[in-house]
Amino acid sequence: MPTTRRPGGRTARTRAAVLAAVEAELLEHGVDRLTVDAVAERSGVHRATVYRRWRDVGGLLADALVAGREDDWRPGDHGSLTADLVALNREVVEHLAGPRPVSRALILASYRSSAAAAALRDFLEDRYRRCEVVVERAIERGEAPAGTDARRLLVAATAPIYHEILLMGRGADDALAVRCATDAARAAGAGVFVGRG
Amino acid sequence: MPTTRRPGGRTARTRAAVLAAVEAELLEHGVDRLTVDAVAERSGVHRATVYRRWRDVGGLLADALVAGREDDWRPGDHGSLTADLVALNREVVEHLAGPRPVSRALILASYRSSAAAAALRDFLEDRYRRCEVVVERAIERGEAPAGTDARRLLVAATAPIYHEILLMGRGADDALAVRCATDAARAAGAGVFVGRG
DNA sequence: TCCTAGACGCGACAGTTGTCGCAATAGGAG
DNA sequence: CTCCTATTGCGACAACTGTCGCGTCTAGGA
Repeated sequence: MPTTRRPGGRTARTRAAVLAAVEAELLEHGVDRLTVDAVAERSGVHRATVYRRWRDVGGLLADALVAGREDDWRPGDHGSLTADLVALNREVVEHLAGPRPVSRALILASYRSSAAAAALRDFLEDRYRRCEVVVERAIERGEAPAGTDARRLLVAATAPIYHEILLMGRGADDALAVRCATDAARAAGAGVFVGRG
Repeated sequence: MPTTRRPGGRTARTRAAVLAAVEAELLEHGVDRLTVDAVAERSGVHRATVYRRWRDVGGLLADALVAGREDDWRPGDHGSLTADLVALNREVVEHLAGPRPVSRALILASYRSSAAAAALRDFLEDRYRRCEVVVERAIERGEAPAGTDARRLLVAATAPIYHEILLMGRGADDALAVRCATDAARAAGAGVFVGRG
């Protein structure tokens, strides 16, 4: 993450140029072939400068993804807990195995880059926090008992998706998203995620 | 995976030397610093040969782990579904965040090496198949209804562990293992994993 | 307007990854 | 034992990753 001790004209210009180059490289060569050298050359910024400010590819990726993320995202209301979780799981599947697997790239980078790891953590934490409203609505509807731990329920719904796609090498699978969502919703209805944090 | 078109003396010798070197490097420098060059130099086999036969570090890792895996592993019987799942989750935690995170290394390598990805898939598939007996015992004890999908239950129990440790960067956490196991066991008891494969 | 510290350009350096062509060698079939 | 060829050794090559020192520029405050 670049420091902001001197946010002035040139510094801002180089940052914009580099991030634009990252974007272009991602579009052109895909996320797996993103390289510091290519970004430096395309942006016209010197290699050493990129290394100094972003440290590695993970830093570039993290900065680009954080800069480009939509801050107004909210989970939709689809009328039932199951439907809400299905919608969330479909988003996860798309982020992991869709045509532009940004989450997959960030996860990959997180193994070698502390900046990417931190960005990934922040992103997921933020998402789970925003999704708490889904659980609140479910409790209001009577689909889950009061005291249901939102975070635990949400992880139970999404974690198997990560497991199957990242670890077991399964491709985009809509049935998987539906099944994991319904299982988690049923477990929540049975009061599995109440108490004992 | 090396071909066996010529399993004769020299080929077998180089393979043994390389795998021994992998073992030694793993013990000496840990799994994160395993490098093709070091393995080649230690084994006395030329770099190019190692690259030709194993393709990359992931290939080495996969071959070494497949060669060295214990074929007699079985899940223990701890008297209850919850206890059985807790024991399994503790093993997962150790493999991921323990002093010798072999699973973590294999997962890391699987992102860049098809051989490692295949080995990881095989390993997990094999593990889940062996663990089906845990679910069978639970059904016999009346802890879960007949028709409970073993694979789904097992993934529900372990996937959150992978999620928290690999993605959220959490360290070895015994409470996490216990919580995920009890949640999954309670869900199974409520009949969540029955039917609709 | 001037001064300074932070940011950048430049080139060199060392290390790792992975590939290639060619020559030498050693299994295994006959 | 002889021949054929799969396998290996060898060295060169290209690309990427990070780092370093040094000189230059420029933004932002006095």
